[in-house]
Amino acid sequence: MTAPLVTILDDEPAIRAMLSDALEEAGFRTMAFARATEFEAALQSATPDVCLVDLSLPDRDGLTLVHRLALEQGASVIIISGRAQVQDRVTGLELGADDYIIKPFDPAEVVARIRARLRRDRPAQQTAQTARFAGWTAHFDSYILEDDAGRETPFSHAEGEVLRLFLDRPKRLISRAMMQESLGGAAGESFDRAMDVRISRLRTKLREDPRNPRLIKTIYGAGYIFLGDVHWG
Amino acid sequence: MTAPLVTILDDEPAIRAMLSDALEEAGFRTMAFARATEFEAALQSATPDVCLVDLSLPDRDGLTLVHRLALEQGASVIIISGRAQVQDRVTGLELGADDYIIKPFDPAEVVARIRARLRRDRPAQQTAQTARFAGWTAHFDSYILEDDAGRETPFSHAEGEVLRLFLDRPKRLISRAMMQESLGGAAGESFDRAMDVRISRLRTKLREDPRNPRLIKTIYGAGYIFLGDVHWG
DNA sequence: CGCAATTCTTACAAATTGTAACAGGCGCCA
DNA sequence: TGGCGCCTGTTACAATTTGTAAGAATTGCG
Repeated sequence: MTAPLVTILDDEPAIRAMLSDALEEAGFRTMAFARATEFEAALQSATPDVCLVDLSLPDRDGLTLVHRLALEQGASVIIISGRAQVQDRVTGLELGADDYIIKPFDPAEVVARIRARLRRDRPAQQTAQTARFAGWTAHFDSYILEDDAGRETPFSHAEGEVLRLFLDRPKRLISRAMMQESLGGAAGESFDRAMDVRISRLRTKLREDPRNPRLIKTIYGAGYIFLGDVHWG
Repeated sequence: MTAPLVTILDDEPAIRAMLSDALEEAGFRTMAFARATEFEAALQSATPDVCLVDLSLPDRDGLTLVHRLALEQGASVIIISGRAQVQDRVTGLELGADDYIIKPFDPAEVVARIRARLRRDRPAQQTAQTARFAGWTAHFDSYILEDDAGRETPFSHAEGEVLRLFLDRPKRLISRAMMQESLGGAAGESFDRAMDVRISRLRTKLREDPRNPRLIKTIYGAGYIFLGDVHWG
């Protein structure tokens, strides 16, 4: 599966450069244009997944372009504009834009908003569903735990919830209270006992030595801590 | 087609009132809640098209709720928050939100952004009648499933409904509630048993190994997930 | 070492899901 | 009209997952 293609249409070279860098850093393919005519010519041969469009273009009315893009191409359109009035945003969105970002902006937010768009269009590109750690690879979409030798062990939904919690916060203390909060158990119940069992079962699948757990360590009276370097992706 | 349902989750009565008014003015059906628990209870019987969620809730961590919503319900999630930092916005979007609006906001913009979401969701893939996935080709116009060798298996209307639902949302958890909503069965009936049977029959036609299904996986207590890359057209 | 609090594990019960078998309904055709 | 075949939902029972309870093991502290 090739990386999603994001086009950038902005007349300021500095903005184009900043966006290109940030987006390629984030793993997207990019094409940048300064003028609407160039951009439209490129559309003949390439099909972008997301189009970033600055409204203040020298050679064409940006809103019309957005309207055509949204209608004819199936791509998501994100407007980037210096015009901050609510009315500008509303008309931009009504004309078919999927999002509207105001200058000045932070590239990280642009990346996050692009990902949010893609998640809908292209679910395969979803937020990381695979994590590697300590000789294991966890596949959260297929609920499978794979060891270095390629041997697979399925894990259940409940076990996955716990595992994901740990993998999201490696090397940090996770209190029982936070776990209950995160895993949906209403506080005060006897749900905390169930939590123990979940962790016990997860430890078994990770082939932890009960006497000397290396990955999921118990902090008596406080909670748990997950040791091990986690690489998402 | 009934008006889209928008839920509002915010602990400030003034905000709830303002949003309800604006949204109903715009032609949406609305349901407003002050607490996450009430909201979650309502989800049992209704399936919103768009969920507006304030992050600063009294009784639950808003981000966790957003994550669960985006994952389990298919609804679009729009965060409304007083926290204006870029980092807040990025994590909110990464956790599955489709948009992030900062307080104070203009109701007109909220309406425009909701419309932008719905525009994408509704006419998803009306035109495409053929999908390829995992060595199969599904022809929805002729109700035929074709394998790589060209061998054909007919499938029924009911089976096609389920298959299309999966093919429209590959690699994402599909809750039983959403299925019932999509497939027209009113909630609470014994229809949920029928859905199991539909899926069972579909699995048989896809020649799934009952012990180890590779395409349609069951998530105990949560729903189903369809693995496999889908190409429409 | 003794004791209490906390956590782990095992066994069991409850809830959820899979699937085979059965029955009603509908269309088709002689 | 009656019979046949196909589709679909219902029921019943098996298999799986998950929570609960209870006793065993561990930890902290004097």
